[in-house]
Amino acid sequence: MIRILIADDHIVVRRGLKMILAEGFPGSFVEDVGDAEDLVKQVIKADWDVVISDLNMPGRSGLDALVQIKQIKPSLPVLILSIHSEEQYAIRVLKAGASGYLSKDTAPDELVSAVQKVLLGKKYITAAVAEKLTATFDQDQNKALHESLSDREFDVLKMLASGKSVSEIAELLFLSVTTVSTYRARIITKMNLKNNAEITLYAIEHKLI
Amino acid sequence: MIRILIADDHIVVRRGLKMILAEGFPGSFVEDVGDAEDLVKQVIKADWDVVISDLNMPGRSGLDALVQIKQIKPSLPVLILSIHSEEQYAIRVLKAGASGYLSKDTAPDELVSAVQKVLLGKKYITAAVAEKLTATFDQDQNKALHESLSDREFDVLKMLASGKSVSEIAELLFLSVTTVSTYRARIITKMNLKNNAEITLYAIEHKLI
DNA sequence: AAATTTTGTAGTAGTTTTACTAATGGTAAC
DNA sequence: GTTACCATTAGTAAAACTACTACAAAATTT
Repeated sequence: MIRILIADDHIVVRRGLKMILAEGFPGSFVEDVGDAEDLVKQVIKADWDVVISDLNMPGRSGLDALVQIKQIKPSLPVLILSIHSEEQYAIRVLKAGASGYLSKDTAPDELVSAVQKVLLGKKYITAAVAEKLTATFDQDQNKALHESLSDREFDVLKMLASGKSVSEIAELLFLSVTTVSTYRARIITKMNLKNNAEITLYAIEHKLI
Repeated sequence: MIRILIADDHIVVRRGLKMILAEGFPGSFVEDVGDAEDLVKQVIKADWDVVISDLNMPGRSGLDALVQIKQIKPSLPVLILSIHSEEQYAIRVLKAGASGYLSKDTAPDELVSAVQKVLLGKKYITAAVAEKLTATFDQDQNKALHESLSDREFDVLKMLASGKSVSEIAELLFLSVTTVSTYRARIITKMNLKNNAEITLYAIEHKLI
């Protein structure tokens, strides 16, 4: 019997996923959690065949949880779902150990076959992501400024861009204020920006928020 | 028999909503569409008791579709769902004629009672939105928010929006830093904003910079 | 395998910003 | 002509933030 664990902060999405998976995997056991913390707890507590997780969750981000999960159970396949279409996050996520990256408007059939594939220990990569992958090999030159950011820096970038203050971010990520401030400083250096307003503008322009 | 029309670009979300509504309204007829265009077409073609629509859809935005629907069938109640939590959009959406505004992580029960309420021709408004509403109640509805600012405040608004810091502005205008900070505080109060990022967003949206 | 760079993290001390409060003058109403 | 509001301005003290620095762990390069 296949045991599937779902993580998403929106109930509606959890319901939808449960339904799709129940149809695609009759007799499977599907459980769901609403935040990254519970996700990690659940991974520690019970055995699962596959985890399907959202990327944007309150508190510790999904990326964070992913890294943790991979430390705890390196062989447990994790499929990442996101509202954002492939482009921005896919590579970051795959590097962190995910078995695949899907957008939330993926067709149910595709979701099911993605799960089937990762259950076999393979990676599931869409054509669009594959293209992006080869593209990053080809031209290092042409890559967006924000791709030089580390995961942590990228997290902070998004939060700053959407109006969170340094201390709010520190609280959300359970970090010291100075740490977050350091990330901010690195973001500004790496990306040649000046201040939060420019960060916001950049993020809007590149559809990161 | 209740006829419900759902619009959301994510299949997963459509499934989840369908399930929740099927449970909450046994025997109802629920149909779904994936973009704003189909939504409007469907509204023209058939009769519905209520529309539940996402705000962020590809192509014409949900807000756009909402306005159109209200022109075609002014009495058809429309509930707007959004990933964004109440704050930002609620008022804009209600002004455009929606019967209610819900975040996607709303509990299923709440969604069901919201639908029940709007089916009766009433509006469904959460406490958070209500508060926000009363805050803007006094404000002249037709005037842009920024027109309630004094000249000085408006100057500062533009400068903040384009990324100047409080102290830079103080220097440029030969004012004390605290003075500028006071203007900023008043801008934020008067316009119901939260921080500089929101100021920037507002200014871009209204082409003030 | 060793050397170097990047990443994640944070403390100290100094800088900037804010919240609160309040004076002054202008103008609209009563 | 006094009351009342509001724009403009700022000081004080507290809160938030940043620059600089540091260091271990991980990744990358040589």
